[in-house]
Order: sequence, then C-alpha cells, then structure tokens
Amino acid sequence: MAKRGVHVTLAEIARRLGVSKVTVSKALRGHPDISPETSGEVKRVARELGYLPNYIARSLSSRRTNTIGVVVPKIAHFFFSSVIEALYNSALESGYEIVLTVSQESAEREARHLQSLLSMRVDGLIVSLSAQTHDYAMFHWIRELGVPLTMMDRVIDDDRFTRVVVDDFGGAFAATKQAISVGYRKLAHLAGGEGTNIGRERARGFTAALEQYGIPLRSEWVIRGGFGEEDGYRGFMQLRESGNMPEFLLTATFPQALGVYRAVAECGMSIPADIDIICFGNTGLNQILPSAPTYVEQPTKDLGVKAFELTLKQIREKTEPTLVTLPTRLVVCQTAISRRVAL
Amino acid sequence: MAKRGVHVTLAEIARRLGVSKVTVSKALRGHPDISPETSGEVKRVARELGYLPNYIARSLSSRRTNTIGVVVPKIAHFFFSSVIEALYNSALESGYEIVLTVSQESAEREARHLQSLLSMRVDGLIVSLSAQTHDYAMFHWIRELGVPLTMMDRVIDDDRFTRVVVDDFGGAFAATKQAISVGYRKLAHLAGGEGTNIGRERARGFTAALEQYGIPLRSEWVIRGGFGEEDGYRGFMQLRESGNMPEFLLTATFPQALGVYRAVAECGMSIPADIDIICFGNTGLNQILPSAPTYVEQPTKDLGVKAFELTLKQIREKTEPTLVTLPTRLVVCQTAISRRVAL
DNA sequence: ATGAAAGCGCTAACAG
DNA sequence: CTGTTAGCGCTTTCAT
Repeated sequence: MAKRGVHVTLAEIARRLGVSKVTVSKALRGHPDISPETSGEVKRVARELGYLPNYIARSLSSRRTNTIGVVVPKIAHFFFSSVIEALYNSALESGYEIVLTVSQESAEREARHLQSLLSMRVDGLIVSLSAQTHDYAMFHWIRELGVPLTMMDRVIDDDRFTRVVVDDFGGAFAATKQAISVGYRKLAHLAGGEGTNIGRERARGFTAALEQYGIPLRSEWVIRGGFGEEDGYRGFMQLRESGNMPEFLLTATFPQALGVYRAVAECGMSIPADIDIICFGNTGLNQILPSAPTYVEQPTKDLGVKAFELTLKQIREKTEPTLVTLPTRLVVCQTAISRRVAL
Repeated sequence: MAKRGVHVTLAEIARRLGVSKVTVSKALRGHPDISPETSGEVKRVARELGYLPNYIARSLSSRRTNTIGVVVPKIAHFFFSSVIEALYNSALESGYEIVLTVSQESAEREARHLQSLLSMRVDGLIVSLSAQTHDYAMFHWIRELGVPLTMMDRVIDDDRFTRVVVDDFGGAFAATKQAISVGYRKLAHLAGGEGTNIGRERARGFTAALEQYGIPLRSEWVIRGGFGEEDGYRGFMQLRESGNMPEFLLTATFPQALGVYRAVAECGMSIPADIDIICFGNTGLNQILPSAPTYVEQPTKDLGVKAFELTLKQIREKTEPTLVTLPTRLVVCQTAISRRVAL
C-alpha cells in the first residue's frame, strides 16, 4: 500500500504530478503564483494521499510556529480554567495552537516551562505568575530577547511588561464597603500571598475601605497565606482559635471561600449566622452554595481574550508595553443584606 | 551586543570553541562520546550565551517531538480539568510536553484539532470524544497510520483501540441500588447522550438495577439530552411539567446535577424533600452543596495517569490495544439515607 | 506561472 | 573521543 497521511511529503505529491516541490508548496498554501488548474490538481492529489503538512519542517523554514505558549499556576480551578477556555477560543479563531503548561504555583516549574516553551520557539508567551515567583530575572531576559510576552492577572508591576489585570483594588474596596454599609464593623480579610499583585491590591482595597469609614484595622484580622482551599480552611481556624471572631470575612479567592465553608461546617457554625462572607470569583456554583454569598465578579473571558489579543499584536508589530485593567463588578446576593434587614 | 538566548545556535558555540557542531550537540545532550573537559567547556559557553536548543530543528532531524496531543470536549468542568491536571503531572515526570486542544463538544472542531496535532507530528494522541462525534473514520485512519492513540473516558467501543474508562455501568448500578435500598420506588435518570459509551453504560446500569429489584422502567423517566448544566435544568423542568414527579433522580454528570439544583430552587422546591438525587462526579463542592448529595466517585487522577502511561507504552514499543476499566466508588452522603430514616 | 538552489538548526550514521 | 557527510521537509529568494 502506498504511503499515506503523516508519511506523505511535498516531494511525493510533486513527483506524482511531475511538478516541483515549490509549486506544490505554493498551491497548498493558496499562493497567487499558481494557476487555478495546477492548484486544483495539487489539492486533489494531496487529499487523495491524505497529505498532512509537516508543521515542524514548515516552522524551521519559516521561523514561525503559529503557537502561543501559556504558563498558569493552576488548572483545576474555575478562575483559570475559564480564562484558559477563552484563550483557546481566541487561538482557534486566529489559527494559533496553544501549548499550555502548569506551574502548580512553583517558581521552579514555571522557569522550566518557560525554557521549554522558548526552546519550542513559540511565537509568543502568556504568563500568569506562580505565587512563589519572586525572582523576575527570567522575565526581563525574555523581554530583552524580544519574545512577545503578555502577563495576565498575576503580573509583575513593571511598566516594561505588557499586562492584563482585573481591578482588584476596586473589587475589594466595593466588597468591603458593601459589608460596612449593611452594618458590619468587625471585618477580616484572608489576604493570601502579598508577594503577588493580586494579594497586595485586594488587601489595599480592603484597608482603604476600612479607612474611609473610620473603622480601625486590626492586624490579626488580616491573615496571610496562600490562595488555596487549605489556606481558607486554616485561615478560618486561626480566627476561631484566637477567640476573637469577626462578623465578616473577605476572601481573596473562591477556593479560600470553599475552605472557609468547610471549616465553618466542621465547627458546627453557619454562614451567615455566625460569620458572613464575600469572595472573589464566581464559579457558577455561588448560586447553589448554602446562602449564596455575595461575590466580586472577575471578567475571566475578557482576561483571556485580551491577553491573546495583546500577544498577537506584539507578534504582528512592534508595540509599546501596555497595561489593561478590566473592571470587576460586585454581585450582591441575599446573604449580607438579608441578615441585616432581619435584625 | 552578542547574540543571546533564542538566537544562539550550535554552530555559534562550536565556532567559539573551535570544535564541530556535532561535538557541541553531543556534549549538550550528555552523550558519552565526549570527554568531561570538552563537555564542561561546551556547557559553560552554552550557559554564558543563554543557549536554548531549537526543539523544532531537533524534532525535524530526530523525528520525535517529545510532545503528546490531547483532545478533550471541555476544560472548565471539574472532571476534565482534574484529568488534565493529572496528564500534565505525568507529562512533566516523563519529560513530555502536552499540546492540549478543546473540542467544545463539536465533532468538527475535534477533527480540526486532530489534523493540527498530526501536522505538528505529536508522538502520541490522547482523546476524549465530543458528544457529537458519530463518524469514527478519522480515528480508524489514525490507527492505520500507526500513530499511538489512547481513548479516554469517552471512547469508541472497539477492541482495536487502546482505551481507559471508568466503570460507568457499575457506578450507575450501585447508585440506583442504593436509592432502591433506602426505599425509593419512583426512580428517574438524566441519561445525557446515548451516542456515547458513558451515556449508554450509565443508562444500562440504571435499568439493570431496576430490573434486578423488579421495579418497572418508565420510559418518560429516562430523559435524554446532553451532559451540560442546561441539560440538567431542562431535564428537571420536563419532569415537572409532566406532572408526574419521581422521588429520585440519577444524573449522568455533575454539571447536570447543578442544573437540577438550579431548577429545583427556581420551582421553590428542595432537595431531598421534594426529590432526591445522586450524581456522577465529585467536584470537592459536593460537601458544601445544600444537603450534600451522594455521588459516584470517578477516579480522575487515575484516568489521566493511566491514559498517559498507555500512550507512552505505545510510543516506546509496539503494543496490542488494551482496555483498562477503572473502578468507581459510591460515596454515600447523608441525604438519601437520612430522609428515609426519618420517615 | 513555474522551478532551481539554498538553507532553517539540528541529529544520525559512519569514519577517522 | 572527535569530525565529516547527509539529510529531516519545508519555505524563500531569485531566475526563467
């Protein structure tokens, strides 16, 4: 049986038609050089043989891979999987393939992945920093190499990088303000890591709101840690053991909130009776959680779409680094308000 | 300034050291041919120049890409994101890169992605079928081409393919049996698509359990549709409009169950007072849902790990197609039982 | 409109 | 141990 599919080359098609490789190459890519007849013939034979262009060879020769490398900290987490889905949709539209890698919040893995992606000669990079990344040398190096790079959500606060972020400060501020407006005065915040821009900004928003309303900030009510479920669990337990419980808790992420829910249930307490909560992020499950919590909606789709767009722009033309800040929106569910109304 | 990073080639390093490209190539890959001294020198210069091997060129020459192509129907869905995370961990361990693509349950997108991945000359493929895929010609073609292929979870029931699945029949059977054992007699099933193996097997398990306990199967209580949240919502509404409500509902997926929860809440009804539920899949959120539902636990990590392992095996040696079935486990939460106990 | 020549950066024999 | 010779399959000039 004849060669087929993955084993067919341009040369083979050329041989069969008695034309040159160049003609076949051009015909297949719809180059205007080739006459419609020849072009048709070439395409027919290619189809018959199940020809699959070898992108590896094409890339080596053309110096483009039509590929975007992505590094994210997590994947089984609604926020990221939703952003990633948006990235994939954008990529499909523009004919790019995505090589996704996951750092698992490890700076070392992140660096390894970046190296791999550079070695794969991706045309551009989209990165959301791991919570452990404190050494930015590699990113500056990438920048100097001139490889298009877009930082997304978890970014380096440096104008020399192209970034897309959400309005973390505004979101945290609005959430805290909402809590205050319904009457809470004892407010705590699960801040997550302050080594990241999102941790810092959300904490800033929280404290700024307290300040504006003249509520003193109690340092033991701003709990540091990570962004995961365990961190939420630990954070709540820590509050409880201190014997000094706040009325309200702003969590920096949705996973944290889940941990809080679990901890609260374990303690035989309940939300919002014993403690009320507002979290960042909406998993579509918020509506179903016992006493749906108010949350800060993050524009995950837009993040993905914008990040891809900025990357493509950098690939196509020389552009200045930009910062895009997407708005957040406070989605008020019954809990916080209803409780106070009842009082 | 000198060339750096992505612009440095083997030839450049060779030139600087006055050796040949081959020596550099071998030294960098730790080939035993090269003396420790030379090797050290080469590595030093490579590091100094920030040399990044060009995987494209390497792949073209070596005819391996160290890359596995993956096609899944969805990504922002706990089941898949969890499987995918496992795939990524396996890949990292074995030094493979993953090119993930998402079919969005569309057969057409799936086919496009498969073509791209083949053109990228991935060393192997892992595929979970879209719900719309009914034409299997492409998969047989891939099989004949000899490209290592593993089907995962949503597979073609054909012994010529290597597959990893979970014990859908057993899971559905156990769930239904549990419902019967606590006293329910009016049982319904949200079957999802029966064009897929998982839809068929789960429905089979449901009916087999009814049969074993002599409970007549009511066809209007086996509702077809898709596997999504909307399908769950619609399914419940359909049951409700029929005016003939079952006491119990087995859903084929977790998203479906979410839809049911939403519908139930909208109708001012509640779970399990008005209808009890068991679902496939556990998102870690089950514990938090109002009245934690009993669920069929799917071994997502194992699915990913096994799928990767089978693919690697096919790459490394000629192997016969195999079918691996991973066990499911019924995790009984309070709902179903507690209600009956209270009666 | 078509083709010949050259080369992308690397690895795989094989020879020294 | 080190180097030479040949490509891998494709695109890119540049002729014709």
